[in-house]
Amino acid sequence: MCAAFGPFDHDGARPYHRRVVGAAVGAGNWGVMDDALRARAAEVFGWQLRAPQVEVIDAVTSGRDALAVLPTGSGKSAIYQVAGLAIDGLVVVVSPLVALQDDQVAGLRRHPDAPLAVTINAAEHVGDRRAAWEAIAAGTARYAFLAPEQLANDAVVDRLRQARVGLVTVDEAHCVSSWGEDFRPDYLLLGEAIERLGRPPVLALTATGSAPVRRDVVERLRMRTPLVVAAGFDRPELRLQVVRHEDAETKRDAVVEQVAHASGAGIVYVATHAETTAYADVLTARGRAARPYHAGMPMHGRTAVHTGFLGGEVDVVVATTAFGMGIDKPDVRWVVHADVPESVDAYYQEIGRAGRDRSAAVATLHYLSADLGLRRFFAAGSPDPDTVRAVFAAVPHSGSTERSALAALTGLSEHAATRAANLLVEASVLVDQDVGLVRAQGRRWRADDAVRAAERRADEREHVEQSRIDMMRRFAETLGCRRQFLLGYFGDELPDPCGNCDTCSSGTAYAVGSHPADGTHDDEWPPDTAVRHPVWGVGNVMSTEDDRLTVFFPHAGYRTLALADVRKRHLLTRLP
DNA sequence: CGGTACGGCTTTAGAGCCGTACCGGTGCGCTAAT
Repeated sequence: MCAAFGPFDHDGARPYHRRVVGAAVGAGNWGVMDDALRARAAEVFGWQLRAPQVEVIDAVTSGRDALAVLPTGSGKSAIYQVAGLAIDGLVVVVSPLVALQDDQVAGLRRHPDAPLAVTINAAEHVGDRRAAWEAIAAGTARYAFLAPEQLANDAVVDRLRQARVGLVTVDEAHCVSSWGEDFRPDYLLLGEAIERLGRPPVLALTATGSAPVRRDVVERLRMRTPLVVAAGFDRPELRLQVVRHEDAETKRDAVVEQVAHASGAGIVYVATHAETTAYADVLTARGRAARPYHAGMPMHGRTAVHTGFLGGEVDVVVATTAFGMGIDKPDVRWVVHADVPESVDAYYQEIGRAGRDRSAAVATLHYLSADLGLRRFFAAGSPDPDTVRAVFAAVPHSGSTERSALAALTGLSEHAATRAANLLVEASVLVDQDVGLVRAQGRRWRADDAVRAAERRADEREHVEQSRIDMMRRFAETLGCRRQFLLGYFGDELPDPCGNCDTCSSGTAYAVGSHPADGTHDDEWPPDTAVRHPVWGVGNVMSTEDDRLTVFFPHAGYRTLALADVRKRHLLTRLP
């Protein structure tokens, strides 16, 4: 699973763009990892570590925070596992799924000399849980895996703090950004929980991260001048194609035809539960071993599909986004999107499940612009004003209210109460303190104003979400090179059209041109440049395309500006 | 936002059209009933 090899074995054969953002550790510092630790890593795990891993391990073992955006299979797990050999104290690993926690522990236990790893979650038997806590208290356990929800529990935080935490690792850290807002609000409380653990160094790991996602992760985890390493976004072996459709029926037919004839195993991504069964039935009738997969299925059914896919008895999984993390099958030959995903980040993650063995694979998006409607619907949905009002009222003018007491005080569900509280905190109406939630200083909030401020914040967030969906639309509709678009989105530049996508094959990518190759790249505004706009505030340049500049504004989302306008009207001010 | 199911309508008895209501993704932890 967590092999420390992968893409970095092929440095010579494959140019990957390595970028270090923020206060950089220079290339000269690569490989300074303590010889003794290097030897221990080889002895315990049998790994030869690669440059990006070593750089990140160096940072966290010397007490610095780090965010590593590294491709799947590049040994992200090895980073905290090896760091754990050198760190004095417990390594807490926050992981979004219990299944992933179990996988990680099983992986560690395969190395007889590796330190003890335990999990803390509600799925465990009482006896195992007690044993895990005893091992933590006695200092015999080195790695403790848990979900963010566990850290919302004061008792858990206290017991971990008493055991002395030497490193907090947040695995699949993009979840902080994509799930924290409304789906799993406890992700937003991680930053505070880490402080209550005694503020050990923080290591965030993910395989996907556009600049806005990275910034979000750093901010929400309250990381301090972290080392940010982002490497290897390009997947040249993956052919990218988009097929546009005018109506749902022809789209469905095209998906079925393609999958019926596709060679090798693959994944069809759809938007709803109903579609998973509908496509799986048709594809089964067409002779494929196809199975549906979604979160509404009983767990044993999900497990059967997953293991059948890994084992080869199932060669097509028709799934919602539930089928994703933890799917470690090297020879997935194709990923077909029957519905457009919610963001380019999600899309890139999903197609990244194809071709992990580095052999040729195909990613096809069947695009119907009407499908964006469902994504817009999911992106909407501010909390009900009465809910926000109730939570606001539960926090007195002077004094404080524990978050854990909110649900009981308001009669709301834990989930709804936490969500509303998070929104009020983001709107600077409430503040998290050690004693609990308090009202922000410097202003006497009236309930109406508080609700309105929360609504404004929710609207802002919705705009950002809508603009991310719009970026997905632009990817689907571009005539330019798909790969240049994708890499540009992640802040990487590909100088020439890739030659391995539909627009390159049809020639439009060369006709349209983009990026530096045709001289339209504006050296004045390279990617990542921090800027200020009079209306949209502070942002970062994402990419330049033809005569337009795309900038991400945390409060307004992705915006496209005409370069001529920017020059003539001095629309953007460069920030240091 | 847009697709689908369904009830009601009719140049009236079988089928097709229209408008309206409803629904849609991701997982943790906990509790109650079996």
